[in-house]
Amino acid sequence: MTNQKQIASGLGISAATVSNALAGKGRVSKDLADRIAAKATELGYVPSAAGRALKTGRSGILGLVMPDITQPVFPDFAHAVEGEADKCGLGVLIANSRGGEDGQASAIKALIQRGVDGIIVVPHRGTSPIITEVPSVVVSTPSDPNSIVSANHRQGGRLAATALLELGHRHFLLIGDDPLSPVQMDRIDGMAEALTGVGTFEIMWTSRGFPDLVEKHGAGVSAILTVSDLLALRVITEAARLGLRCPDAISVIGFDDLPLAKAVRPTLTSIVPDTAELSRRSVACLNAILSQNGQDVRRSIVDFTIAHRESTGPASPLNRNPTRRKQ
Amino acid sequence: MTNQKQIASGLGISAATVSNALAGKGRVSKDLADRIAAKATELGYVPSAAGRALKTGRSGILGLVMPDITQPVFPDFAHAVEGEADKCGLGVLIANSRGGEDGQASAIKALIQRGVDGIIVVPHRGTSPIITEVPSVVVSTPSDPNSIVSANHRQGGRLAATALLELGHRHFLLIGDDPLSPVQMDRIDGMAEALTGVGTFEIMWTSRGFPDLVEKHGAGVSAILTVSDLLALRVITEAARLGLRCPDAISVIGFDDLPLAKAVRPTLTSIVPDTAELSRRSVACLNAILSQNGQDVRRSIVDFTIAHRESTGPASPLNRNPTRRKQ
DNA sequence: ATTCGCTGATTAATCGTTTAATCAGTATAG
DNA sequence: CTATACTGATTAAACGATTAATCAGCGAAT
Repeated sequence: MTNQKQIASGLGISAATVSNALAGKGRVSKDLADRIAAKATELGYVPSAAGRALKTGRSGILGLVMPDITQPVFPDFAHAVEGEADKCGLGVLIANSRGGEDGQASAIKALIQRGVDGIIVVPHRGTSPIITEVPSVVVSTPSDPNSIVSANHRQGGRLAATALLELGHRHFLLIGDDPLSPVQMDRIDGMAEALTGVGTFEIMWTSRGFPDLVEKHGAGVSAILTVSDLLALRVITEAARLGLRCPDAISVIGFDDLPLAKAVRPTLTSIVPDTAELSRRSVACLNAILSQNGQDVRRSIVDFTIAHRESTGPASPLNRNPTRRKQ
Repeated sequence: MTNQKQIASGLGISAATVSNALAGKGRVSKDLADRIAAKATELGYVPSAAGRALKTGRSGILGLVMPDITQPVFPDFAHAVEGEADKCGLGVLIANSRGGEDGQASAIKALIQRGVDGIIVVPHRGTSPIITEVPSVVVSTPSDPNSIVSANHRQGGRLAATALLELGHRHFLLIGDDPLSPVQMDRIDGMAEALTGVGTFEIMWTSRGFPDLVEKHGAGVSAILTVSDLLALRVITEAARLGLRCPDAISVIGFDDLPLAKAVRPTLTSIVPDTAELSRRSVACLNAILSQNGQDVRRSIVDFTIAHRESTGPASPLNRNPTRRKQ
């Protein structure tokens, strides 16, 4: 590996001048700077990250802690974070907080030991880690007071509900996997909030068994809101099996806009997270803390949008007669 | 940040002894070593990665280059690599080779500039990058001569085909998205290889339009092999729409065993990649090159397995009469 | 009694970069 | 003609850890 000293001796100058020329700092004549640059490329010079980090105290690397990169959405977020970091000249070191809270803590510790300049952490299941060693940005839900950048799950839930209300639906089934998940709970809450007083609804959790779709449909349910695309997929295909046509008999809406939403027939209407924006703000926030005073770290909340597809349609006239009706 | 010198002065000893004690090298009395360890934890000492890297020439970090972490399978691989690397005390720096071959090259360059000790690269679309600056392991298909660790896509294709042959099917439809993808081509080739002489089959690519399932079924096709779970999902749901019951009328098999395979009804039989083994060998191989002589870098090929689920079933007696029959 | 061997510690150099301080010229102004 | 300002470069210290070389002390062997 070639270093600055070798470039310097090759040109009969001092190493400091090489450093200054390459960094564009200090005072170096245009002519010499050009010759240094030429020599550097000639020798295939690659600056030593370690040497620079040691002197400057900055590694140019930020850590990303996530519960499980395997789960949907997380890969997209990781990808987007990497892209944003790259724009800022930063690298991304990934760490999985395998198995709960202590795994999360050790993942954070490992990143700090590796010398990251800051950490972006998507906390595990309702935990809210506080990192003192390096600047950090917590990406969670608005209900977490420590969360700096939040995905507005409640708003996403409201969005799903209002979309179906506008299609004329009045009797709903809300399905989640696990009531212990804060994210799912927020989404369900948002749905319920938008529906209250305008339509009737029931909340069910698959952890206590899968709903009888035929029975629910018979009872007047014309739309099903789920907390995830995977769950929506299950509903759609289960319904098809039972002879309930989607969206004719029932409308179904998912969450997260996974690739499967476009692959399934009917294609799945889904609530889509703005991972690009989430990552942008996370990195920007961390970068602001790192590069300058970094006092203006305001919390921000990112809304979901909706992708209308085939799985949602207008309510049939039969179902339009609600128990209670919005004026 | 506390450093070794501070620990040393706090105990009235030299910094070298602190380094030796903490590393367990050199000669340090048991008693003093304990006191040093105590002082280190007391002061919350975290060794400087930069300082160590500068002296040793090793960062303890390896780079992972992938075409698109958003695509299925890649996140699992990244996750598994991170886990394996962690076991070896290594960190993982991710880099996306956005947009083709030059993006890949610049991603590799960026990793090298960050001082990674080695690189694991999943090459972009049929490319086969050669990295000279640091040790590297290429994870690709067996058909790539540069590939060190390979996923046996042909074998996976054969596995899918034989599974359906064993269920009595003889007339097949093979569906891919894109004939330009080496991975998809390998999978299709494997299927065709296992089917040749034993059953009849037709290969179709959705880039030239989606097949008419009713027509194919009418022509005797009882089983459909796809190159991905997303495609299989499309087939299953399209079939359901057209009144073709799965697996009664047609059996469908997917590839990659995505989460959706368990969510869809009927659940999807899928060819599952052994990402754990792939990552294990990749990291082990790189680690071998790094830690020792590293001469025994043998190429290795990892087989797929199959997850039998509801989307595949025995061929109906009607379809058991083949054009050509084995034996 | 001198040497040898061993233990337990220290000294000092080194890794590659950055940067404040310094310095030799040269041009400009008073 | 000298004080001043500025340019373009050099010197040297520093970052924090590692490690080969060295050294002091002590018990045992020659």
